[in-house]
Amino acid sequence: MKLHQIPVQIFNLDHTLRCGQVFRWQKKGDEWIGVVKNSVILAKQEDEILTVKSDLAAEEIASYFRLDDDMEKVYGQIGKDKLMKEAIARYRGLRLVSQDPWECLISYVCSRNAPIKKIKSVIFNLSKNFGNVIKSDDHIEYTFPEPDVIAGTTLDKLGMCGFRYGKKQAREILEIAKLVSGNNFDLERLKKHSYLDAKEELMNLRGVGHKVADCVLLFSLDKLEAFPIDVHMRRLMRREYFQDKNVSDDKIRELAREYFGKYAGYAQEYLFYHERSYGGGK
DNA sequence: TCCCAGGTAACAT
DNA sequence: ATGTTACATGGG
Repeated sequence: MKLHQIPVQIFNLDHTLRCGQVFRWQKKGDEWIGVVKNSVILAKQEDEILTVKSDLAAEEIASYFRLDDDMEKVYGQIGKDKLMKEAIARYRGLRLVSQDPWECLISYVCSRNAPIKKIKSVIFNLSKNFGNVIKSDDHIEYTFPEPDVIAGTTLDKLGMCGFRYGKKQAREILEIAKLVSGNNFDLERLKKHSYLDAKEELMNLRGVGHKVADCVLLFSLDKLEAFPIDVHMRRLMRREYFQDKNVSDDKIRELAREYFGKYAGYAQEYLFYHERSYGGGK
């Protein structure tokens, strides 16, 4: 394990890992524990120093936390109104992270219409049942299972992970794993496609609709204009930008694209965290 | 008992 | 093209 001391500005580790974009990081004491690129990573922040213990190279860590994103520029673009300015002030330093596309895709397929607690447990079960054990110091973690491992298992074994929609969802995951492991669906290649083209390809997969596609594009394929709309975002957007009218998701996506532009995904993440923390009467 | 949860696909207008 | 419903389940 190497020790990295990385100077950071406009970066907040807690907001970044708590805002809802990742499911597997955990905070123990003042330290966060996660698994990135199949290795354990320990991270903590003190003011403008991010301390990371990991086998990863410094560039890989910087890339994962998107330290090259120009946050002043992002804030200039999305800080369009009072609500956005408040969210930015409150969560200043929240950054998107660059997740592994395969893990991200399966995680969000599992997420549908389920409470976050449930999603976390499903993903933990997948990792524990089908991933590899990795130890570092006194921590035991699991890698996220590779596509060929999922593709090679059975519906019944998959089903024991506790999916929200039982075997229906297990079938979708098995089908996607077979496509990916057989090189009939290349997730990495989608990074080179335009946002809309990549989204269309993702939505050809059974089990992937607008919301999951946008999450994968935003969280793992560098498409910062993606604006995932779930129940929370729908409620917030209707309330704040459509005078409580029950507008369609298409209308909301249209507004997001025109209003927030190429950093709509950052706007979404700040608003999502805000809504989950303070909105909806909670 | 009813409502809700980081939705999607199939079906009905 | 847009609106509605089954799916499946633990917690408030």
